[in-house]
Amino acid sequence: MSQRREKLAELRQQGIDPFYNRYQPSHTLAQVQEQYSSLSGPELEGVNQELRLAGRLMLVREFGKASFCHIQDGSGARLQAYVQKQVVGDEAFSLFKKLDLGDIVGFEGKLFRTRTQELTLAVSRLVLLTKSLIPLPEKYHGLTDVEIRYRQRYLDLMVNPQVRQVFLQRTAIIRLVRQFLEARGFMEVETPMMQPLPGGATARPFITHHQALDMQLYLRIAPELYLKRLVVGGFDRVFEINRNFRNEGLSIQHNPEFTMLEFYQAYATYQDLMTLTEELIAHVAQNLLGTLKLSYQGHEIDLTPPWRRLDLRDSLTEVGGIPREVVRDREALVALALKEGVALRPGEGYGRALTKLFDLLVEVHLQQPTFILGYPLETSPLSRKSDTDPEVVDRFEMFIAGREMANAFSELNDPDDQRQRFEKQVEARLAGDEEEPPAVDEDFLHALEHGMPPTAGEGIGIDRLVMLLTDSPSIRDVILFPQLRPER
RNA sequence: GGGCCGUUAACUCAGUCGGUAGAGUAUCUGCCUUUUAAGCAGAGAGUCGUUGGUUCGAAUCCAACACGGCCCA
Repeated sequence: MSQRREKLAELRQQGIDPFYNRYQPSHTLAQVQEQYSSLSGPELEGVNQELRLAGRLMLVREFGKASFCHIQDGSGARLQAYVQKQVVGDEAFSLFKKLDLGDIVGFEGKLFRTRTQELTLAVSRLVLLTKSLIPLPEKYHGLTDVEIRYRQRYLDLMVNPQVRQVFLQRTAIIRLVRQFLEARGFMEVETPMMQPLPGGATARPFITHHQALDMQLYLRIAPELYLKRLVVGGFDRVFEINRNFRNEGLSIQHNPEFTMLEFYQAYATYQDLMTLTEELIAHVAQNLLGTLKLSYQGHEIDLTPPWRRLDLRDSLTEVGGIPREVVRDREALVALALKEGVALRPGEGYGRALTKLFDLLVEVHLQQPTFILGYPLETSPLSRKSDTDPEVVDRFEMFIAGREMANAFSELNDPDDQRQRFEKQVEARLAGDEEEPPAVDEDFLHALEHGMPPTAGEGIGIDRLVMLLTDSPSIRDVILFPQLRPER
């Protein structure tokens, strides 16, 4: 490294600017590959076009008076270049010999094909654009240390093309989601990330403080209550793709900040959203991968609609293997939950036992896309009660590859019912449950009192969707800068 | 929070039974004008994660801690 510093000083002494200012390439390397890869050597000679290219020096094979090297640019493509002393001159050639892997260079020249038919730029002029002071990871094995990959993602992106591919796909997925929703009349909005009361989910929030207002603010755990205010205001179809923050542990599936899609559609029910979800995911997969059949960590998954719909209690029997009579017997089921190690908090009972046993015994087995229906009222404080069964709500969760991918319901729009449920949450909070909101959201209730049309809403975890569609085992593989402890 | 695994040169990794540190890549020097991880010859490069302990002697054994990974709660 000190050697590179010395080179830097040497270059400056020779009047060469190691951080060159303006250099405009005529083509990206991807464009070069695309336009010329089908042309033969003689055809390239016929074209005889002078190109001006730039990229990072990734590989050099030196001979006495000539050199082959590979450059790579932001388009992700590489191109071989051939630098001959006889062509570029003594001065430029000795500069070239002093370059290090990782330096960013500008090359001018014409394309030809080598003896082995590789498309190659015959360099006639070269310029050092940016000196790199730190050596690149190894050219063959690349960078595999996951800690360095996450902490110095730029290195990971430079040398691991498949990583670059995942993040290109992530962006494509979000674009396809937008495209799908916009085509159906949804409007994208942005709602507060800093909220005076954390709501819309059950989770421990991050707390911050606003100096000028001298007030406590929470980083949002969900945008839900603000998006519903917008539905009250007459935006009948809204969506937001943005970050949520939850003050919880990290795992292969959890990062403290993660990206969520939430959307709300007035005059729709959760039933409508099942169809919409199938269409949305199919649209994204089809356009991204060209197929609805994919492999996730060795499991074959078929996204072709319609997907299985299964009642929560039936799933405990059919997938979880709990006898039907136990599932229907409130006391027996709570006893079973306790036996399985479920911690039931005060006020929690049958409903909590159902969902916890589901998490334990059913969830991981739902490899193929599955809608689970019939969620208990007890664990669904924002959902509309079923018209036929007051103990369950009009809600579904959707699972693929053993993971929750979506949560949706017909929204509770009765302000008095909502108030009672908020009050119950606050009670639980006072009893010590820090995942519940500290106060009733009066402002939201006031909005509901103005009247929210019958509406259905849904949240889809974007990171998990990206994991599924890119066959990534960890959420850290789909977040550019995942949260890590600071290095010491 | 608990358990298991990992941490050695810039990168990828060896390191036997405890005996003063090794390879490849990268870098530097020399040779080489169509290579494909080019090749050949040579050189420099290390707080063996940190701190203690055991020992005549520790990368190696023990403990604590740090960071990371996986599993569990």
